[in-house]
Amino acid sequence: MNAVGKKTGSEFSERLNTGGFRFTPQRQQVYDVLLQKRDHPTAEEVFIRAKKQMPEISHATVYNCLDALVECGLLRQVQLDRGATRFCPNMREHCHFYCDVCDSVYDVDLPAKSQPGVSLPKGFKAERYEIAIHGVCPDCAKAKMKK
Amino acid sequence: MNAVGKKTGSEFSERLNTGGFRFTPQRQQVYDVLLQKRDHPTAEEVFIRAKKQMPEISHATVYNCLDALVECGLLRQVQLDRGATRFCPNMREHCHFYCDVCDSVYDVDLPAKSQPGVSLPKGFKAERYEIAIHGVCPDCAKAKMKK
DNA sequence: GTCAAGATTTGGAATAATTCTAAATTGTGG
DNA sequence: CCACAATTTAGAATTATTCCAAATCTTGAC
Ligand SMILES: [Mn+2]
Ligand SMILES: [Mn+2]
Ligand SMILES: [Zn+2]
Ligand SMILES: [Zn+2]
Repeated sequence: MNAVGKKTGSEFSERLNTGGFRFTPQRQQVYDVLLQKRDHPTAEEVFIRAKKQMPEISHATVYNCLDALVECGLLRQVQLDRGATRFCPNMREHCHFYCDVCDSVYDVDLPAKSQPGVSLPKGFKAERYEIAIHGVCPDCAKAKMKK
Repeated sequence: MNAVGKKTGSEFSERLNTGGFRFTPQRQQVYDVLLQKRDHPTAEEVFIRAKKQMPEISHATVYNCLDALVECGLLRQVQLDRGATRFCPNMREHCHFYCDVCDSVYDVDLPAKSQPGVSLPKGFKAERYEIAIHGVCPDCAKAKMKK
């Protein structure tokens, strides 16, 4: 993996295979859309962007591809508010800042040793943590001040 | 507030007032439903339960009430998966354990000094943190073992 | 290479979740 | 009592996601 987390074609293909999926142009296209603009788009947004390059791609396929890519560890799924699910190709450990004013989403790196020291009651098996920070982004904070 | 976080009628009413809302029987009913079974129900679930006591209550009212109660700090809204938003009357600092197998949700207390030491880039104003732990609950873990 | 089986895609229908709208009802203060 | 604003209501509308059956593609066996 290089600096921005982009994978070579063969790495991408391998990752799909080990997850039990085949390589398909649609899956590649959906993944490319996610890499091109890292603004945590919704499935609908991905569909719109993917159609520009691949006009025949269908809505259902975008959902299928997104699910497959999440399942094989190439994408993360992010739930932030009542709206649609968003997707993120950054697989480094990070959390999300969500601006409650403009709905934008930013990746926020977590300090090296971060796993929140939560102690779970006996019997619970934790698989992953999702941390979301709600607040106001710099642009909206500035806009608010002027008011 | 007593041990389980339940508020007296007048505390409830005051909280609404300071948020700029009136007391209404529907708001009380919705809040009571949340207190009665702390399983993080969805709006639809709240609607079904509220109707048992108040058969004329409408769908839209349940959404309105939930939003009002969230806005005045009597409920928390919780986003865990692609499904419907859930609601929680526990206003102590806590996070959520979500069982990916059976969709159940559990409150998990956070250690006293907990605020994840995330340093936000300049300009971002954090208002609240939401931590979700995805994994397998004790019941589902047991069921898995038997297999 | 041909063929069958399984995986994937497609368009559209179906369902689920939420929001909107306009009219009726309720509560408040004058 | 009256005017006014807040709230509720039923149902329509919209948004998000899932489901379905038919078409297409891929792969492995022969
Ligand atoms: Mn991200
Ligand atoms: Mn909770
Ligand atoms: Zn913003
Ligand atoms: Zn479970």
